[in-house]
Amino acid sequence: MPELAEVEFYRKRWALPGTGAVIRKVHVHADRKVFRGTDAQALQRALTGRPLGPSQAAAKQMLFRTGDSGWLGIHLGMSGELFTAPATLNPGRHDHLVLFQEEHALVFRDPRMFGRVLFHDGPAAPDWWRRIAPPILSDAFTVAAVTAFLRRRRRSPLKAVLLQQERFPGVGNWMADEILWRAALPPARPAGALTATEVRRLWRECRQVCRQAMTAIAGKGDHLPADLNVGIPRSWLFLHRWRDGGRCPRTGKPLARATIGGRTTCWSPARQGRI
DNA sequence: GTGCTTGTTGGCCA
DNA sequence: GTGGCCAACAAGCA
Repeated sequence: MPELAEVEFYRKRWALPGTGAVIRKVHVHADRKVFRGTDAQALQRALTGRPLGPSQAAAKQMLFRTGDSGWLGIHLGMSGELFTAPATLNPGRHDHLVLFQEEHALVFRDPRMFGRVLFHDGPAAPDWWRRIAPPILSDAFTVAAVTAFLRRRRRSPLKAVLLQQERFPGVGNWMADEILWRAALPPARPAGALTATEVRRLWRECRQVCRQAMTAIAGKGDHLPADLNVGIPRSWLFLHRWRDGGRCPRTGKPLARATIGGRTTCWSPARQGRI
Protein backbone atom coordinates (compact mmCIF):
# COMPACT_ATOMS: atom_id res chain seq x y z
CA MET A 1 0.00 0.00 0.00
CA PRO A 2 2.29 2.73 1.18
CA GLU A 3 3.67 5.31 -1.20
CA LEU A 4 5.48 8.58 -0.52
CA ALA A 5 3.06 10.44 1.74
CA GLU A 6 1.71 7.31 3.39
CA VAL A 7 5.24 6.34 4.36
CA GLU A 8 5.65 9.72 6.01
CA PHE A 9 2.31 9.25 7.75
CA TYR A 10 3.49 5.95 9.23
CA ARG A 11 6.87 7.39 10.20
CA LYS A 12 5.10 10.06 12.24
CA ARG A 13 3.00 7.43 13.92
CA TRP A 14 6.17 6.12 15.53
CA ALA A 15 8.13 9.34 15.74
CA LEU A 16 5.59 11.66 17.38
CA PRO A 17 4.95 9.51 20.44
CA GLY A 18 8.23 7.58 20.46
CA THR A 19 11.15 9.89 19.70
CA GLY A 20 13.46 10.41 22.66
CA ALA A 21 12.12 7.53 24.71
CA VAL A 22 14.31 4.55 25.54
CA ILE A 23 13.58 1.21 23.90
CA ARG A 24 13.40 -1.18 26.83
CA LYS A 25 12.64 -4.38 25.03
CA VAL A 26 12.64 -5.47 21.39
CA HIS A 27 10.44 -8.19 20.01
CA VAL A 28 11.48 -9.75 16.68
CA HIS A 29 10.18 -12.60 14.56
CA ALA A 30 13.77 -13.28 13.55
CA ASP A 31 13.08 -15.98 10.97
CA ARG A 32 10.59 -13.93 8.96
CA LYS A 33 11.24 -12.82 5.45
CA VAL A 34 11.14 -9.14 6.40
CA PHE A 35 14.56 -9.64 8.05
CA ARG A 36 16.20 -11.12 4.93
CA GLY A 37 19.78 -9.88 4.78
CA THR A 38 19.58 -8.57 8.35
CA ASP A 39 20.78 -10.20 11.56
CA ALA A 40 17.59 -9.81 13.59
CA GLN A 41 19.19 -10.90 16.85
CA ALA A 42 22.02 -8.40 16.46
CA LEU A 43 19.43 -5.72 15.71
CA GLN A 44 17.56 -6.69 18.84
CA ARG A 45 20.69 -6.44 20.97
CA ALA A 46 21.73 -3.14 19.41
CA LEU A 47 18.37 -1.41 19.93
CA THR A 48 17.68 -2.52 23.47
CA GLY A 49 18.44 0.22 25.96
CA ARG A 50 18.92 2.91 23.34
CA PRO A 51 16.62 5.87 22.81
CA LEU A 52 14.70 6.22 19.57
CA GLY A 53 16.34 9.17 17.82
CA PRO A 54 15.41 11.45 14.94
CA SER A 55 13.92 9.89 11.83
CA GLN A 56 13.25 10.64 8.20
CA ALA A 57 11.21 9.28 5.31
CA ALA A 58 12.48 9.27 1.74
CA ALA A 59 10.71 7.72 -1.22
CA LYS A 60 9.13 4.55 0.25
CA GLN A 61 11.77 4.09 2.95
CA MET A 62 12.17 5.22 6.52
CA LEU A 63 15.26 5.60 8.65
CA PHE A 64 15.16 5.85 12.44
CA ARG A 65 18.28 6.69 14.38
CA THR A 66 18.77 4.73 17.58
CA GLY A 67 21.36 5.92 20.03
CA ASP A 68 24.55 7.41 18.61
CA SER A 69 25.36 4.88 15.92
CA GLY A 70 22.24 2.86 15.12
CA TRP A 71 20.25 3.23 11.91
CA LEU A 72 17.00 1.30 11.66
CA GLY A 73 15.62 1.14 8.13
CA ILE A 74 12.06 0.13 7.34
CA HIS A 75 10.33 -0.48 4.03
CA LEU A 76 6.63 -1.24 4.28
CA GLY A 77 6.34 -3.24 1.08
CA MET A 78 2.79 -3.92 -0.01
CA SER A 79 0.96 -4.47 3.27
CA GLY A 80 3.21 -3.11 6.01
CA GLU A 81 2.18 -0.50 8.56
CA LEU A 82 3.55 1.19 11.66
CA PHE A 83 1.41 2.03 14.64
CA THR A 84 1.62 2.40 18.38
CA ALA A 85 -0.14 0.25 20.91
CA PRO A 86 -0.21 0.15 24.70
CA ALA A 87 3.06 -1.07 26.22
CA THR A 88 1.22 -4.16 27.40
CA LEU A 89 0.77 -5.36 23.81
CA ASN A 90 1.13 -9.05 23.13
CA PRO A 91 2.64 -9.17 19.60
CA GLY A 92 0.52 -10.98 17.02
CA ARG A 93 1.47 -13.28 14.18
CA HIS A 94 2.32 -10.47 11.76
CA ASP A 95 3.97 -8.12 14.24
CA HIS A 96 7.52 -8.81 13.11
CA LEU A 97 9.21 -5.98 15.01
CA VAL A 98 7.93 -4.33 18.18
CA LEU A 99 9.89 -1.71 20.14
CA PHE A 100 8.63 -1.53 23.71
CA GLN A 101 9.05 1.80 25.44
CA GLU A 102 7.80 2.90 28.85
CA GLU A 103 4.58 4.34 27.45
CA HIS A 104 4.04 2.62 24.12
CA ALA A 105 4.77 -0.32 21.93
CA LEU A 106 5.93 0.73 18.45
CA VAL A 107 4.69 -1.97 16.08
CA PHE A 108 5.74 -2.96 12.57
CA ARG A 109 3.04 -5.23 11.17
CA ASP A 110 3.18 -6.79 7.72
CA PRO A 111 1.00 -9.78 6.80
CA ARG A 112 2.40 -10.28 3.30
CA MET A 113 6.02 -9.76 4.30
CA PHE A 114 7.05 -7.86 1.20
CA GLY A 115 8.35 -5.22 3.59
CA ARG A 116 11.82 -5.10 5.00
CA VAL A 117 13.71 -4.24 8.17
CA LEU A 118 17.38 -3.22 7.92
CA PHE A 119 19.89 -2.30 10.58
CA HIS A 120 23.21 -0.55 10.28
CA ASP A 121 25.65 0.30 13.08
CA GLY A 122 28.13 3.06 12.32
CA PRO A 123 28.81 6.77 12.24
CA ALA A 124 27.25 7.44 8.83
CA ALA A 125 23.90 6.58 7.27
CA PRO A 126 23.87 3.26 5.38
CA ASP A 127 24.66 3.07 1.67
CA TRP A 128 21.18 1.99 0.62
CA TRP A 129 19.79 5.14 2.20
CA ARG A 130 22.28 7.42 0.49
CA ARG A 131 21.53 5.84 -2.86
CA ILE A 132 17.84 6.82 -2.82
CA ALA A 133 17.14 9.19 -5.70
CA PRO A 134 16.68 12.89 -4.85
CA PRO A 135 13.06 13.75 -4.01
CA ILE A 136 10.57 14.86 -6.64
CA LEU A 137 10.05 17.98 -4.53
CA SER A 138 13.76 18.86 -4.62
CA ASP A 139 15.55 21.12 -7.10
CA ALA A 140 17.23 18.06 -8.62
CA PHE A 141 13.92 16.96 -10.14
CA THR A 142 14.08 19.06 -13.28
CA VAL A 143 12.22 19.02 -16.59
CA ALA A 144 15.52 18.14 -18.25
CA ALA A 145 16.01 15.12 -15.99
CA VAL A 146 12.48 13.89 -16.71
CA THR A 147 12.93 14.47 -20.44
CA ALA A 148 16.15 12.46 -20.49
CA PHE A 149 14.61 9.63 -18.51
CA LEU A 150 11.51 9.39 -20.74
CA ARG A 151 13.82 9.25 -23.72
CA ARG A 152 15.85 6.43 -22.23
CA ARG A 153 12.66 4.47 -21.52
CA ARG A 154 11.00 5.60 -24.70
CA ARG A 155 9.36 2.26 -25.56
CA SER A 156 7.83 1.70 -22.13
CA PRO A 157 4.30 2.84 -21.30
CA LEU A 158 4.19 6.02 -19.21
CA LYS A 159 2.65 4.09 -16.36
CA ALA A 160 5.64 1.76 -16.11
CA VAL A 161 8.11 4.65 -16.30
CA LEU A 162 6.47 6.54 -13.42
CA LEU A 163 6.93 3.50 -11.21
CA GLN A 164 10.71 3.56 -11.64
CA GLN A 165 12.10 4.57 -8.27
CA GLU A 166 15.41 5.76 -9.69
CA ARG A 167 13.67 8.79 -11.23
CA PHE A 168 10.30 8.99 -9.47
CA PRO A 169 11.14 8.04 -5.87
CA GLY A 170 8.07 7.35 -3.78
CA VAL A 171 5.62 7.08 -6.66
CA GLY A 172 3.54 3.91 -6.53
CA ASN A 173 0.55 2.57 -8.34
CA TRP A 174 -2.09 5.06 -7.24
CA MET A 175 0.18 8.09 -7.44
CA ALA A 176 1.21 7.17 -10.97
CA ASP A 177 -2.44 6.98 -12.01
CA GLU A 178 -3.22 10.25 -10.22
CA ILE A 179 -0.34 12.04 -11.94
CA LEU A 180 -1.27 10.81 -15.43
CA TRP A 181 -4.92 11.63 -14.90
CA ARG A 182 -4.13 15.20 -13.85
CA ALA A 183 -1.66 15.62 -16.69
CA ALA A 184 -4.31 14.27 -19.10
CA LEU A 185 -1.93 11.66 -20.51
CA PRO A 186 -2.93 8.09 -21.32
CA PRO A 187 -1.05 5.50 -19.24
CA ALA A 188 -0.29 3.23 -22.20
CA ARG A 189 1.37 5.91 -24.33
CA PRO A 190 5.06 5.16 -25.00
CA ALA A 191 7.24 7.46 -22.91
CA GLY A 192 9.15 8.58 -25.97
CA ALA A 193 6.03 9.90 -27.70
CA LEU A 194 5.48 12.97 -25.52
CA THR A 195 5.90 16.50 -26.81
CA ALA A 196 7.95 18.99 -24.81
CA THR A 197 4.73 20.58 -23.58
CA GLU A 198 3.43 17.25 -22.38
CA VAL A 199 6.67 16.43 -20.58
CA ARG A 200 6.47 19.73 -18.75
CA ARG A 201 2.88 19.00 -17.76
CA LEU A 202 3.88 15.58 -16.49
CA TRP A 203 6.74 17.09 -14.50
CA ARG A 204 4.45 19.71 -12.97
CA GLU A 205 1.80 17.19 -11.94
CA CYS A 206 4.43 14.90 -10.40
CA ARG A 207 5.33 17.76 -8.10
CA GLN A 208 1.74 18.81 -7.45
CA VAL A 209 0.60 15.32 -6.52
CA CYS A 210 3.58 14.83 -4.21
CA ARG A 211 3.10 18.20 -2.55
CA GLN A 212 -0.63 17.84 -2.07
CA ALA A 213 -0.42 14.22 -0.97
CA MET A 214 2.11 15.10 1.72
CA THR A 215 -0.23 17.67 3.22
CA ALA A 216 -3.46 15.73 2.78
CA ILE A 217 -2.16 12.35 3.96
CA ALA A 218 0.79 13.01 6.27
CA GLY A 219 -0.28 16.40 7.62
CA LYS A 220 1.86 19.47 8.23
CA GLY A 221 4.56 19.70 10.88
CA ASP A 222 3.57 17.83 14.02
CA HIS A 223 -0.01 17.40 12.93
CA LEU A 224 -0.95 13.80 12.18
CA PRO A 225 -4.32 13.09 10.53
CA ALA A 226 -6.51 10.61 12.40
CA ASP A 227 -6.19 8.10 9.58
CA LEU A 228 -4.90 7.65 6.06
CA ASN A 229 -7.10 9.20 3.40
CA VAL A 230 -9.31 11.26 5.71
CA GLY A 231 -7.84 14.43 4.23
CA ILE A 232 -8.06 13.45 0.58
CA PRO A 233 -10.49 15.59 -1.43
CA ARG A 234 -13.25 14.04 -3.54
CA SER A 235 -11.77 15.86 -6.51
CA TRP A 236 -8.87 13.38 -6.68
CA LEU A 237 -8.98 10.29 -8.87
CA PHE A 238 -7.76 8.40 -5.80
CA LEU A 239 -11.18 8.13 -4.19
CA HIS A 240 -12.86 6.85 -7.37
CA ARG A 241 -10.33 4.44 -8.77
CA TRP A 242 -10.67 1.31 -6.69
CA ARG A 243 -14.00 -0.18 -7.63
CA ASP A 244 -15.45 -1.08 -10.96
CA GLY A 245 -18.06 1.44 -12.01
CA GLY A 246 -16.19 4.53 -10.81
CA ARG A 247 -16.57 7.82 -12.64
CA CYS A 248 -14.03 10.48 -13.51
CA PRO A 249 -14.41 13.37 -11.04
CA ARG A 250 -13.70 15.89 -13.81
CA THR A 251 -15.73 14.59 -16.75
CA GLY A 252 -18.33 12.43 -15.00
CA LYS A 253 -17.62 9.76 -17.60
CA PRO A 254 -16.81 6.13 -16.67
CA LEU A 255 -13.27 5.24 -15.64
CA ALA A 256 -11.40 2.43 -17.38
CA ARG A 257 -9.27 -0.24 -15.76
CA ALA A 258 -6.66 -2.47 -17.34
CA THR A 259 -3.27 -3.96 -16.64
CA ILE A 260 -0.62 -1.60 -17.99
CA GLY A 261 3.06 -1.93 -17.21
CA GLY A 262 2.18 -5.07 -15.30
CA ARG A 263 0.00 -3.21 -12.79
CA THR A 264 -3.69 -2.51 -12.37
CA THR A 265 -4.22 0.89 -13.91
CA CYS A 266 -7.20 3.22 -13.75
CA TRP A 267 -7.72 6.16 -16.09
CA SER A 268 -10.36 8.37 -17.60
CA PRO A 269 -10.56 7.74 -21.36
CA ALA A 270 -12.68 10.87 -21.74
CA ARG A 271 -9.96 13.02 -20.24
CA GLN A 272 -6.76 11.14 -21.08
CA GLY A 273 -7.56 9.44 -24.35
CA ARG A 274 -6.53 6.00 -25.46
CA ILE A 275 -2.85 6.26 -26.46
C1' DG B 1 -12.46 -23.10 -4.70
C1' DT B 2 -10.92 -18.51 -7.92
C1' DG B 3 -8.90 -14.33 -8.77
C1' DC B 4 -7.51 -10.35 -7.40
C1' DT B 5 -3.92 -6.91 -4.45
C1' DT B 6 -1.19 0.59 -3.37
C1' DG B 7 6.12 -3.35 -4.22
C1' DT B 8 10.53 -5.12 -5.50
C1' DT B 9 13.72 -8.31 -7.49
C1' DG B 10 16.00 -11.48 -10.46
C1' DG B 11 15.95 -13.99 -14.65
C1' DC B 12 15.29 -14.16 -19.44
C1' DC B 13 15.54 -12.23 -23.98
C1' DA B 14 16.33 -8.87 -27.74
C1' DG C 1 25.79 -3.43 -21.02
C1' DT C 2 20.85 -1.65 -21.51
C1' DG C 3 15.98 -1.81 -21.82
C1' DG C 4 11.64 -4.30 -21.38
C1' DC C 5 8.76 -7.91 -19.65
C1' DC C 6 7.20 -11.16 -16.29
C1' DA C 7 6.99 -14.54 -12.55
C1' DA C 8 7.75 -15.00 -7.83
C1' DC C 9 7.36 -13.76 -3.20
C1' DA C 10 2.80 -14.42 1.01
C1' DA C 11 -1.41 -13.63 2.94
C1' DG C 12 -5.92 -11.79 3.06
C1' DC C 13 -10.06 -10.57 0.99
C1' DA C 14 -14.34 -10.70 -2.08
